[in-house]
Amino acid sequence: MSGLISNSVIKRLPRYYRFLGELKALGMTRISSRELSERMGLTASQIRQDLNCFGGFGQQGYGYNIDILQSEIARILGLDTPKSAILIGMGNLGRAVTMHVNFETKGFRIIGLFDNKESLVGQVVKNLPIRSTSTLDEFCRENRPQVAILCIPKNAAADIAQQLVSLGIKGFWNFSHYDIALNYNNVQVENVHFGDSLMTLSYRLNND
Amino acid sequence: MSGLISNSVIKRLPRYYRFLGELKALGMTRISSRELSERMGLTASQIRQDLNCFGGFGQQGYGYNIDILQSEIARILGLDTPKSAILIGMGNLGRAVTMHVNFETKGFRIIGLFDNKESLVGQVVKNLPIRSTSTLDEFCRENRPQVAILCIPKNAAADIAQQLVSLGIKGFWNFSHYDIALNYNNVQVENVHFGDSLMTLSYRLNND
DNA sequence: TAGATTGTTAATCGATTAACAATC
DNA sequence: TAGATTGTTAATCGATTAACAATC
Repeated sequence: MSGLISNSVIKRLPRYYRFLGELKALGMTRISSRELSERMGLTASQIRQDLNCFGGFGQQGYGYNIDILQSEIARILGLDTPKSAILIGMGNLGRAVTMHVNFETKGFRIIGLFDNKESLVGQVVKNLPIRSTSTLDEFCRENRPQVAILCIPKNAAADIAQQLVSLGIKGFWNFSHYDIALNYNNVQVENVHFGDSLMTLSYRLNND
Repeated sequence: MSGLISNSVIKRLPRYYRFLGELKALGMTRISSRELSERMGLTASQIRQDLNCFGGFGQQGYGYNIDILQSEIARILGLDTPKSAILIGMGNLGRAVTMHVNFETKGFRIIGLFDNKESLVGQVVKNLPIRSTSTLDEFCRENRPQVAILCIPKNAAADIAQQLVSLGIKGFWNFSHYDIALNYNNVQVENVHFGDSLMTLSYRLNND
């Protein structure tokens, strides 16, 4: 187990985690790979293969204990070891992300908000003051954030990414169209591209 | 060409479209699959295979005309045939999506905003009044929107999705955790799950 | 024409599914 | 013990990469 896990498997883990949470909320305590597969629209084989990348969490003749399996997946995902994050760009998008996303339950803790627009500096969002981007160096050297969330336009992203990488940032949650992964190795990047998602939907509406 | 296109190919199309736009902005007029592959971090083979799902857009010995290729991809994605959309749920997220996402350039046109919170009804966002969810039936029968954008909590999503499908909605841009695709066939669903994306990043930070 | 690069077929690689022995 | 269901190996399927003849 736990050699090199494929991307396909990794991307299914959060969904397993969510579904197990729902089953728990329903008061269920155990489930077989077959029943879980029917509820999630997968094959039982795939579920067993996926889970066995990380260990044998089930029991023959019984299935899986929902509570245990969910917390194992939480541990695998690292939800129990919070990573500190800063968010750059407090426009509509950055604001919505800050207020709407439940970081704590997903393994993150926001410790700083930044914007280069002086009129926003000092405003408080989710109990954190918006800081000037000019104080980014100082803040990072003092607080050592591990992750940066980029809610800035593409043209600003290249410079900021460069600066952040040199300040020790290890991962990006990237809402900009700047392709960080193409320009830096050794950092983890997770892109959220609204436009790509919409265009995909457009294609399917036209064709399926 | 154009038999059944795999999901992997479809999901790469928006990225091709974006990169070609950038090359155009750089003043370039032609590009080979090899050079494009280097810029995008793909193989030249894959690019040629992908494009040939839809037709022969290149020319031997020359490569691809950037302008023509981009507009072909735009046509394939359906960006030139705008689909009408309504957005349900004008909290932080719905507001940010409405204001931040450039729907027009992605093949969509927002024609209605809805929320069930009476205090929001009547407010104007992006030149559209927020309407009461109680007027959804009437609005849909009169305006026949094709797509719904769900920015509502999971517990509200099941009922609204049911209502919208029966009102003729053909596609969902789904920000909720309700699994529409699992419950309805014949509708297209594109999910945006912030939480899943964050957890994936958490995993990679812990392991890579 | 010679050089370049596509379109397309064949080979490889990886992911999913099926099957079944192990075992609770 | 008998029945159920896992963990795991083998078979299949699909996607990516390599190769090359066609052709601009």
